[in-house]
Amino acid sequence: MKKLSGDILKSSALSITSSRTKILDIFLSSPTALAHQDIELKCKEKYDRVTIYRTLQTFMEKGIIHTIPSSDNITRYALCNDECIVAGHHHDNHVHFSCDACGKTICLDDTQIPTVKLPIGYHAHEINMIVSGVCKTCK
Amino acid sequence: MKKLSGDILKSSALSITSSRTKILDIFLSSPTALAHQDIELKCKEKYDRVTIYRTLQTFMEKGIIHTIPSSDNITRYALCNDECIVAGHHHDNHVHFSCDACGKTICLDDTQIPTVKLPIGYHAHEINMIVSGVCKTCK
DNA sequence: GTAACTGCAAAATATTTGCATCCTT
DNA sequence: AAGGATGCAAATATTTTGCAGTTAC
Repeated sequence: MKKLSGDILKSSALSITSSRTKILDIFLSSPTALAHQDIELKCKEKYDRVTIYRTLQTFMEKGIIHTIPSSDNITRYALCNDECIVAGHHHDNHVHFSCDACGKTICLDDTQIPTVKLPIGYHAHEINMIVSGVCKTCK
Repeated sequence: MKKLSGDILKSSALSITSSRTKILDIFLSSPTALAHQDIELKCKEKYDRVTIYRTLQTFMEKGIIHTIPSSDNITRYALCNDECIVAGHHHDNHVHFSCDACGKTICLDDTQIPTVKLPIGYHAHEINMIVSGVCKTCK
């Protein structure tokens, strides 16, 4: 059962505005992670570019979405699930997959990041694993 | 024993120019990964910003350096070691660490990325693991 | 009604491209 | 000498900031 954008905004103590609802709905209905530009295209001249920047920033601060590291200088965002926020800080523990063929990035929600032993003196706070290759639909 | 920039350029069939030598030397003497801006600062008005862009691009194409994925929209580069290029494609198998305190990113050359089992239908080509936290010197 | 959100303009920053000149081989 | 590399100018793209008008509660 899908969450409703309004409920998410309410539980984050954000006022329910047209742009936030729209952008959140886009995330809720997207199977892939989204870059600023993706959202801009999906909004089709409906909202200002700046509003999208600010909305994404607000969602980040509230822990509604998280960023996915990438090598290509494009910040992509995906919805956090409930387990994402543990003891106050962001902590999403799943692998991200980036398809070389279709270019899409998705969260492999059921694929846990394996543990890794760091050299002495290093303390991990957050771990990201990004696998690139060919996805299910492109293979 | 450290490699020499000249040798690296020669073995990549690149002509030995002042800017390439300088930028490569910066990498050879840097314990951390470097962003375009870091290099610009270390060059101190010596080379044009565009030259640095193009040099980094060239080094990437030749497999001399690799990028490290990040969430902050900054592309950081680090030298590839010999094992980086396996069977024609880039394949660096070590963990990258990004320190929240000093902001530096380093290659943990001796920390291998653990294997991960992907869902059926997904085929990995390259795997990146970025751990953020507090590094040895900042702890 | 008030505080917060949005759109527009513009500034600041980052990256790419074209071209004439210079350097490496 | 020839081809490639560099520097400069400028085009393009991206992100941030300020402010006035609008909207949610």
